[in-house]
Amino acid sequence: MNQKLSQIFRNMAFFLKMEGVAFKPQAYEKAAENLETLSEDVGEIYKKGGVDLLEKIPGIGKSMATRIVEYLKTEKIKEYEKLKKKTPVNLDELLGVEGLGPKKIGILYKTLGIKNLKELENAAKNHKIASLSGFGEKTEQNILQAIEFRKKSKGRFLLGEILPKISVIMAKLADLKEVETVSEAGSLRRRKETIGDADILVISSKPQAVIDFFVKMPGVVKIWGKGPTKASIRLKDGFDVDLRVLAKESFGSALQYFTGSKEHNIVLRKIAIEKGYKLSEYGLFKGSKKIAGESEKEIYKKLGMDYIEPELRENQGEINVAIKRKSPKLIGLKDIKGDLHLHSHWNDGIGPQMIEQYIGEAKKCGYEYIGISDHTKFLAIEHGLDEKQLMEQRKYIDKFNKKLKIVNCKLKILCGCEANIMADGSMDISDKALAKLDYVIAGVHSQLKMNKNEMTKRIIKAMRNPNIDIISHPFGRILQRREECEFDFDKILKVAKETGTILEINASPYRLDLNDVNVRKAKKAGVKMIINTDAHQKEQMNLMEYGVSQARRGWAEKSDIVNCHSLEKLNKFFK
DNA sequence: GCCGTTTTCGGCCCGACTGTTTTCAGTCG
Repeated sequence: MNQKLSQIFRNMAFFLKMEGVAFKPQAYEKAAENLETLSEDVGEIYKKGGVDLLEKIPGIGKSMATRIVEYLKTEKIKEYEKLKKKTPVNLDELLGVEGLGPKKIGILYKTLGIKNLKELENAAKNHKIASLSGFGEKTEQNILQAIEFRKKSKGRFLLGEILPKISVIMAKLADLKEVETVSEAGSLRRRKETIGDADILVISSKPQAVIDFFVKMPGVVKIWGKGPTKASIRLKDGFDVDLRVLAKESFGSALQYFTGSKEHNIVLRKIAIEKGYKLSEYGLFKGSKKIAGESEKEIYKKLGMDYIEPELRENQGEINVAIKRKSPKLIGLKDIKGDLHLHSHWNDGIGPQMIEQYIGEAKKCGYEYIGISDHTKFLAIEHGLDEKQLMEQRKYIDKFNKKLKIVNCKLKILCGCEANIMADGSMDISDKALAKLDYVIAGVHSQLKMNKNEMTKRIIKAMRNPNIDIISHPFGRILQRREECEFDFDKILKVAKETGTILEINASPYRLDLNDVNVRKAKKAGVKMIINTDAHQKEQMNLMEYGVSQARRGWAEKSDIVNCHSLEKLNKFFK
């Protein structure tokens, strides 16, 4: 219900902007935003405390509350229906076209009757747009290009695909003699799981030289814009990169500003105003005097709060917590002491070889332990092991550990597995075999489309198995390809807490499962988590940083993540 | 339309760039 209402309020904001109404649109946007992140359903809130309680929701006043009630009762909002009727355009489609906002969409409808993407494309192709007042030849071409891009891509890219490429560009920029500092910014720096476009920030006293280099880099297929301090390009891989160049004295304020999120910044600027300051990318000002700007830390300090880590800057309560000086002490990559989800392809005969490779990587990472967790027999196609093979592996690992001890290597290898949770919640391998392992991961790998109740029961049954310590990639999603499984997460959390079952944060950039929001829920519920890479080759052990980033976005601290602990302490978390 | 230990009325975050304009509106982040 919250999401539906939020969408309606957002659309109403657009319609009001279209008509040139002042300030109301922001009020609707604010309401939409607050509904979106509200943890309790508005229907429940209304049932509990009526209109009065609805008005307690931030951004919801008398008028909004009345509209919410109207929607709850009739599934319609008259005012919204009226606005839609007046301008019957497909907002979703048209707002997705880069360069079109409410005003232009309004004009296109009023003059040419354009309602959707298809009609827009036809009009642009037939050169009907260039002659409209406020439009021109360039706008028409940009519309066509934007439509083309929309068709080709859904507009967002995986963090795991973008980050390595941006790192290369950043290294190139850092090599320029005109460049003093390079930093990522935007959602990339906040480590969101998907990125719309990448933001790079450069400190230089010769911005033009940097901009010129940037737009001429190999791989640039389109220059969206280019000015003295900023430029925006498209790379041949299909994603956009924005570059901003600023002077050194504004580094902190610029980094803060360009890191966002927009919502976080809006609240921050309001706090600045309350204190009699003005905050912009050029600094924190009192009148015309700059009182902070060189570092982010001093800006947050002057605003009377803790420094806020980039991953937290989503206006999800982090500012209030920072003011109260109670910011979480987020985990970091260096806190990770081991990776317990590694596949060795044991039944191919290459197990020993792979385990040695994992050990090599683990040493580089400074780990204290690793855990081998091959699939079990249901997933024969994915090198699933049966009881006998599992016991062979157990013996091998025991022997290997002794060898490591002799050469005085502190690293310890744990022997586990990733058992398959069958449709009825039972395991695909005997409990007798599982009991002999150091730990057991269990995961759902089949019948992912089960209905909500059954799936909830299925996972709960697995968690109640005294041999199961960890549930791997709980939601089973593959980003941009496979939907999440449906189950009652609150119930799962309750049973996880009760049984001491650990939930995995799968670090693969294609999974990131649990995601940031669910990590935070698990933390709140007091459920322990583990960050694993699910590596199938040694290079993938480096993906740990993606898991850590999502854990940080979920406010996770060392105490929430079991593989931040020494082996001795880790063992206590296993059943 | 919302909000308030400066206010129940009068404010609402801020700036860059583009493309259209002859000084600025619209869009974006």
